[in-house]
Amino acid sequence: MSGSEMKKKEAELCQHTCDHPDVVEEVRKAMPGEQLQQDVAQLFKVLGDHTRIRILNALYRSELCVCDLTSILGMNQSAVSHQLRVLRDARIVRSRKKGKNVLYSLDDSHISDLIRLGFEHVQH
Amino acid sequence: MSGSEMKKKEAELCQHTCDHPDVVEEVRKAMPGEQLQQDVAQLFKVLGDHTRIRILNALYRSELCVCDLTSILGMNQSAVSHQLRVLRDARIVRSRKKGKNVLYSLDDSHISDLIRLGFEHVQH
DNA sequence: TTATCATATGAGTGGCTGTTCATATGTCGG
DNA sequence: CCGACATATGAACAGCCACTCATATGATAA
Repeated sequence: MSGSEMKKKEAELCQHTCDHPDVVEEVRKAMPGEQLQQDVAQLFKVLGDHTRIRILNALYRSELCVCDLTSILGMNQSAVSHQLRVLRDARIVRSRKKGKNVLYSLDDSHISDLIRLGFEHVQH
Repeated sequence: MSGSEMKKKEAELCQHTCDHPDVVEEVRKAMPGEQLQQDVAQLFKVLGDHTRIRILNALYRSELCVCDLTSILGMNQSAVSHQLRVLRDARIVRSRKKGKNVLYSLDDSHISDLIRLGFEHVQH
């Protein structure tokens, strides 16, 4: 309660709180939980990679095996597998075995919506 | 055209293309341009950070100055400024001066939609 | 079984990125 | 002018991450 502990931090509060201290308090209370925000950030982080976006764009059209993706992306099979693991861990794609191959597809339709919205935004 | 240049790469094409070589070709042609995909990945990458998500959640409720954000997030003013720069460069937030302060707000309503969709997805 | 193809994975590495620290710029009040 | 406050920015550093290489697992065919 004493003002001393406030002074430890350099300047966490601006003096006049921009003339609206109540708004700041409102915003603070309305903030989503930390875990939830962390999860959302994690989701966007997984989507925020060139290779993974290309993989998702390919899978958006058709279920594909790893070597198909390797061919379409023109990159290392190992690199593709590593990124597929990231996408699988994030529950963005799912896989099923078919003989020697493993077929990948989008796990959730919500993800397509997210990506589509992302493209719309970038294209103005 | 000669097959020699294909052989340089170890195994870019699986032998049977998973029994659907035509589909692979279709997908390849339907892929969005590289630059576009890079831009989308960049957009998601900017959204894919805990601190930046928290900033956007705060700005979603109200226009705020840097010290307000510093207070709400409970972190270094410098760190907040650095992240605001990232968001500004990505045209996700915009700023305007008011006296000594700089007020930040969301630049585009599409961004709110994207974030909302992200939260919906995470919350099942 | 052995050989080959398809995929997964661990280790190592270079590059990127978020934070801190120090400092610079800019604005207002006195 | 000066001091105090608000914000921006550059440098340095630590942690993370995507790729490569080598190798392991698994499945099919002969």
